Amino acid sequence: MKYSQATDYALHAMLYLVDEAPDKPVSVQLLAEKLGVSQTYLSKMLTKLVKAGLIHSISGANGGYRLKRSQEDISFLDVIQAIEGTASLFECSFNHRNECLIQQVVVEAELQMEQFLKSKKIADLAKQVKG
Amino acid sequence: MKYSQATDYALHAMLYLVDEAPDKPVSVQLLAEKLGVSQTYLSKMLTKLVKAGLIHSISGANGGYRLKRSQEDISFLDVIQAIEGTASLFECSFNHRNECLIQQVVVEAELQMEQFLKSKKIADLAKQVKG
DNA sequence: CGAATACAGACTTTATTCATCTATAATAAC
DNA sequence: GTTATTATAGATGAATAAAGTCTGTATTCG
Repeated sequence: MKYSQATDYALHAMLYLVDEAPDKPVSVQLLAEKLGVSQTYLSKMLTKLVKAGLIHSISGANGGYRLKRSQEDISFLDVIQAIEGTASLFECSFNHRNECLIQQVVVEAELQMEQFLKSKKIADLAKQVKG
Repeated sequence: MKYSQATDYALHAMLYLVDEAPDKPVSVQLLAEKLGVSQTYLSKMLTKLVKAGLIHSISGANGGYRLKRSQEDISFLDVIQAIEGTASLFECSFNHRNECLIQQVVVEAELQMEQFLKSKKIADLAKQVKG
């Protein structure tokens, strides 16, 4: 089990936006260059981030991607779930009478992780980079 | 990102062993029947559990799988890592100067989950089933 | 208009998961 | 010691998902 590389790209792209370009839009071209990733592939992730409401896109010349106002509140969990989806990482495939006790434990464990990822904001890291 | 079905099978197999047959060995055939899974596939997972030191295997007639002595101490994490491996679920693919701050956060989050899974023992569930 | 940008969908390639089959090794029962 | 019963190992195949490319369309600035 592993997070997809897409999540890795998305997190780094977000950190770049928060860190170096919080106001003016950045094109996929530039972002892809900075990260050393292909434009077309990166754009898929950015589109997901737009749909998740984390960033804003501007079409046309001088367009690109810009953070939403609420930058300070964007958490790791927001970015990860935008890319990976929100489905539980464990799904019991058996037919128990009631709920599966095993699943309950694993899901609760997952919540521990999510709670932590929710408390960590991308902006915190940006500060750390600069400081 | 999802845990493999193999993990699901392994956890249920372990619960069965703890719950209904803590002393005498159970064959793959019976286990597979109980779980409604193919023998050959299930046996791969059981072999992994053996190599991880969680259960004991006995060849030959009337053989099968039996729990190790330390049954009370077998945690969810033990079983999951026996199947999924112990690699981190996030691996930054970029070349930073030092460590990747993003990776540090995600790995720390993962530790939160693992700590929880380590504290939950299979035997606790067995009690819950019976009680 | 024309260039620069994002967006969407089809498509390909590669990797992983899921599963089966076959053969080998170990051991208990007879 | 032979036979039946069990686990183990490895090769193989099918299905699914991840990673990445290509092409075309829509939007907007100059």
